[in-house]
Amino acid sequence: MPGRSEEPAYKKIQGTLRRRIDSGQLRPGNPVPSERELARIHRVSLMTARHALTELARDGIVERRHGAGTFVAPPKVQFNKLLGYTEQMASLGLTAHSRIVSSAIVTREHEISARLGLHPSSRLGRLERVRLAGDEPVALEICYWSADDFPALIEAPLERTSLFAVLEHQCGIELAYADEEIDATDADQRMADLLCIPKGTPLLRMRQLIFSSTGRATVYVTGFYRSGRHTLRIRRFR
Amino acid sequence: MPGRSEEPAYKKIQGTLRRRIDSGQLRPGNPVPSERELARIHRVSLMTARHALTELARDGIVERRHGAGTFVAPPKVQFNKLLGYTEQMASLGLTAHSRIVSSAIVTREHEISARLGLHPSSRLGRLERVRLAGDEPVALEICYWSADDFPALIEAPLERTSLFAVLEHQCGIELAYADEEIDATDADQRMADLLCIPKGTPLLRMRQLIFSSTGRATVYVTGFYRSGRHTLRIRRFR
DNA sequence: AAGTGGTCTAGACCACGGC
DNA sequence: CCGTGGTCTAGACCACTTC
Repeated sequence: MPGRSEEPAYKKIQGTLRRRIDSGQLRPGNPVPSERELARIHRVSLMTARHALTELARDGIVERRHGAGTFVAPPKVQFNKLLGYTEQMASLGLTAHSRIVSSAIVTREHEISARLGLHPSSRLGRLERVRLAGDEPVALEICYWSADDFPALIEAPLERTSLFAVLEHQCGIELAYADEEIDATDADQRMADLLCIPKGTPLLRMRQLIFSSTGRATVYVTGFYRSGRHTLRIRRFR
Repeated sequence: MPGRSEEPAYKKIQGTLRRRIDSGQLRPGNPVPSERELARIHRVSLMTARHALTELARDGIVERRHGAGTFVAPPKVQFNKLLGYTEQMASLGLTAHSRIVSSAIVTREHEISARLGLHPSSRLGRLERVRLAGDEPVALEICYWSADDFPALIEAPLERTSLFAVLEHQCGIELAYADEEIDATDADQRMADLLCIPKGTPLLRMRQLIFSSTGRATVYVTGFYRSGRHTLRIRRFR
């Protein structure tokens, strides 16, 4: 009796549990209903209830203990999650502002076109922004995208809205992951001027190629982050 | 008819498929047998064959395409894997050498003791090594560990063997993951001398707290990596 | 002993992809 | 169209934890 062409039953069960966890009604360490209880409550078979819990466990929402039960997992440190700068600031309780340094269509960035899977001389949108913490400039970010595929992006009010938000809500793109190259460099004269720091100051450089859920390279971002102001936190597994 | 107290049927199925993939008999892009075929061949129910494939897909071994079939996934770039320096070099076909700068037991590194979950004034092993590529120094790494729990480590021939290898094979520790903080800094006079670079050269700094599979913080490593010689590659998901 | 998650059966219908 | 994976049923026994 699967509710055909609706949301699958196991996802509905996950939804009810996620809501109870998000609302604080179920707190970390609390037991969630057992497979058998969920099956009874939602009038599904044991395998379906089980599927719901197994997936939640895989996503780290709950923890399963053989013989004991299923419990709300401790609050997750958001390691390794792909976030836009605006989102990262928001997660720290801060508001991100930007100053747009330049905004243009370029056609001669052959290497970046190649990384985005486009013809070498494609038309690319290029946006250069200084990121501010309060009044102080702390980072320089340069984004590239296909100007033909996302013509609206160059018009967007990116001083205060997130590039990620525009892509996901205006352009209907679902961002999925990024391949990143991280190294250290130092400020040249232009960066030094833009960031109001001495030339030669060390910077964390992060180059991201951001992919949509369809596996398409969508945006290329190069960021320069002032040392002392930025630490990248990740968790790596063996 | 589950073969009781043996290996679960779905794991046996995974094993046969993994072996065929590892041996090259099944190559990336090749279809693997469908759920129904596997169920028939291994004389299990559809759900069990399905479980085997679903888990392999979750681990990135195969890719499932709705309506089309299940296929061997392309060879994985080892993004984001926790590797020791020696192992990283080996994966690039190079041999890592080290020069031990200092090696001692220290008792006053309170903050590092705390990070390792030890008493503030615990006895810590401290090893400082310059990493070499050919004859050229390219990185400085300082490791800390509990001298009481791993007394053998300070005696190990760490000029040419990997710290990871000693921990895993000599000490019986299974390393599982690391929480890392990455930022940019510049070389002070001492680092400049050790790495044979000008003072002030930008360096990629990586601080790792490495955990065992039991969740215990085992080693703390601070590394300084010459820019231009090192890029950290990671993949982050949304 | 009672309750939990882990594995498994033998079927079913649906949605999707390629021919 | 047929074969694929995606979802689902209504049970079963086992292994484990808690009491």
